[in-house]
Amino acid sequence: MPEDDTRRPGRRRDQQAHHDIVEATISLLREQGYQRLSMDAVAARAGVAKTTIYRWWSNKAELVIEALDTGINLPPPLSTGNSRTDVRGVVQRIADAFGAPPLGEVLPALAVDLSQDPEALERLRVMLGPRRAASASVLLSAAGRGDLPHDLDTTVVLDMVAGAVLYRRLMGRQPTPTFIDQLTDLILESKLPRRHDGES
Amino acid sequence: MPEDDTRRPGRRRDQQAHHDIVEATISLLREQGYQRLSMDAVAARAGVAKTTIYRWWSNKAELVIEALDTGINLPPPLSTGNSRTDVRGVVQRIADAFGAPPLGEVLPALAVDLSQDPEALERLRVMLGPRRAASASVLLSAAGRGDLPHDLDTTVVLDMVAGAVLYRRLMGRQPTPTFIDQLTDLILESKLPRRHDGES
Amino acid sequence: MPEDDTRRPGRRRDQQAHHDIVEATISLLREQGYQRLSMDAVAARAGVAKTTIYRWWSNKAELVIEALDTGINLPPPLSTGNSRTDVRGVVQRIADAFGAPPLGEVLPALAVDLSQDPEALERLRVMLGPRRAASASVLLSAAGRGDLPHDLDTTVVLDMVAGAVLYRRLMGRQPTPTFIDQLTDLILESKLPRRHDGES
Amino acid sequence: MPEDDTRRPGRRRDQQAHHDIVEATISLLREQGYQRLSMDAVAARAGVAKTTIYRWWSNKAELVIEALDTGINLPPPLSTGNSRTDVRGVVQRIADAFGAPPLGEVLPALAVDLSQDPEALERLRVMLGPRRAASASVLLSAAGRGDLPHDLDTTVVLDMVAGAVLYRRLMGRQPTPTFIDQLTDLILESKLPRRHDGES
DNA sequence: GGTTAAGCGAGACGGTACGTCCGGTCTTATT
DNA sequence: AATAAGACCGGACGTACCGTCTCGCTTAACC
Repeated sequence: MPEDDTRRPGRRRDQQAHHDIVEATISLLREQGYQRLSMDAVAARAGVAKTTIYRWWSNKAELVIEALDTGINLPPPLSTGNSRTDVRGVVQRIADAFGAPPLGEVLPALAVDLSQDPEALERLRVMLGPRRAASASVLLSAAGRGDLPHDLDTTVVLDMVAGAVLYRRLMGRQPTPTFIDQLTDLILESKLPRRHDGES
Repeated sequence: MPEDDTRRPGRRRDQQAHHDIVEATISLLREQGYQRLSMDAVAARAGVAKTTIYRWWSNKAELVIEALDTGINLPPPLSTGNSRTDVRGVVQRIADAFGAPPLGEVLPALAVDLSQDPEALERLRVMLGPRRAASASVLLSAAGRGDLPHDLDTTVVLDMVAGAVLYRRLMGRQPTPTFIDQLTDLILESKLPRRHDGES
Repeated sequence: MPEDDTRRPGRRRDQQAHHDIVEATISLLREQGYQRLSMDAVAARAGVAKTTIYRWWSNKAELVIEALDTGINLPPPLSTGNSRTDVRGVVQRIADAFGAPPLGEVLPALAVDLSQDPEALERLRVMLGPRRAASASVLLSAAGRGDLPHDLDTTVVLDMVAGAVLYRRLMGRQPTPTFIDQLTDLILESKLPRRHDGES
Repeated sequence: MPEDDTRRPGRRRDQQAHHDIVEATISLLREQGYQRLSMDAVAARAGVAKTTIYRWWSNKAELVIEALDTGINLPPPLSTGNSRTDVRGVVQRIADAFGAPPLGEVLPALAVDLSQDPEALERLRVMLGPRRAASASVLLSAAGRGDLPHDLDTTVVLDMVAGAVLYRRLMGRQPTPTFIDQLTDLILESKLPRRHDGES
């Protein structure tokens, strides 16, 4: 059900240019992060005029949201039936996403840039939605098996995991395997984290 | 014990100017947030030359770190002996700090700005240290009473709480009382969060 | 013969802005001289962004060279056929140019600013060229009538007159009518200057 | 006769520091010219506090005037009795002074800097006075021998020579031997300059 | 021999201008 | 109508110098 098939005169949107812009944005985000990404650089790398970018995206943040949507290639979380494996997979997946260069650096910068723009923030949430839903469904499967509360509030759990990982990252620390284990234990067995020797 | 009583020749640092700069920074942070804060505006409000600011702080981020250190006036967390009250107080205190205008907006923006500068990030962590230590000690008191594991890893718990609150804030949502309850329950009774009607 | 009719895409240079910038520069030069002229003031008066100025002129000196070129409105020297009248006119014209506020103050300051930049100095000389040529041709006409040597080196004569006027001006003295007479006599009748009572 | 021998208590002026400041100024003027000369650099090279400089000289220009006074080591013009030799010597001396790095660059820049300060300009003229007087006396000797007008206005002649040399220098051209000959001929034999092949 | 006043080194400070960077808008010719 | 090219506005950045100021120390005349 195409949302608009009224054919108007004029040149159609250049799909190649659109694709090149997004790809240029993704690669520049990886290389330089959000803040150092300049619209001129995107245009130059994409071989496109800046006007073209602003015709389709209202500003840098909107462009980056779409670039992230395209560029995040998280493998879907597995639901093997083994709750421990599955939950740990979910936590690991979040840590991978928020702990590594593309998202881990870009998402906070982007959110900060958007802090005065509720509508754009909403679009960002919508963009992230499906990935969260995939994680949530794995948790709910484990709940269905009785390994987690049947009415688990997945929103809070996911916020907690994502927040913890992101906070460490913001503060310049990487999420360690131990950290991932601790969060997994907390969710799965309600075991609060204990001190580990040799942890910084 | 004065840290430095070697009197060097030369005019002393103007304490009034120093104080005015920090105060101007604090008030402008409250009014406009980190990103819109300009060094020119700080200089103008403090009645000080811009060069004076740059003599003591190498850039905006360094200035803001000190301003936050001065401007954060969190009441110390109470240790009443009632573990539930105390833990909830700690969570509430973190939520207040990271959920309200000064810190909640400034800290992420600041951390983002500093993401390429490990030394400055370290200074930021050092600045936050004492406040974290106060919260940690309340948790350890509860542990001493047997209400929490005796070898609790407070670092992870605090990162988790701070991260969860901050993540919600970054995504444009305020930490609700329910959310605070959920985190408290998780810490104190290892009760994973359940769904609540009417929550978004 | 249009110098460039290769029509390239892109917005054309804003002639109005260009004109306004030069006019603002001229008026500010008259009011405040070269040294006190600030690029911010030019931008403000022209109603233009500072970046627009720097896009077309690499620095203050380049802008001023063009402003002078536009702003110097010397009447062309007359060639009446009376050599005395004509030569005196040339000397007077040089004295007017270098003795009065716009050029007299700006040219030395400009040249001083450019002393390390041979290319810019060359542009300055090129800019002044046509006016010198007009003066030279009057001298050559007088030479054609036999009132000056047929192979007169006008370059040296003009440098001498301009230099003498400018030097007095630099040292804070105005070129007097007597001074102009003396230079005229020197050129025309090879009469070296004699002392005049009442001269300072 | 000392102008003030009322001995008051207090430390006397440090002659060593005074000397070092002037020497530092001279050497920095040679290396970098007037405009790039910074008071901080003078203080650093002289091993002196900036305060000390400003105690004795009210600003950069005043300091430079004194430095020039000390640093200009023109050999006095010779009066051999041969008028041609003597006059050419005077012209050459002026060309040497105003054509070479120290004065040639500094004097115009200094004069430009002082253009709004008649009193300082007067001090500059006074400083230059003795050197001009020496040149004038050579010219007057030639006049005494009947080789120049007996009531020659040396002021105008010297202004003319100095101006011509300085103007060329300002415009980026060096005074050539030919140029010096031409000026000498003009003064001595009232021969206006002729064109020379190969001159630019 | 202590008092007093000036010189001095060190360096912080106010102020002005500089030239640059980048986000986002606007204009023009081309496709 | 969409695009390439690129000029434009506006705001902030961090730097460089000038000349002033404030300290504490040093020096030397004076009582």
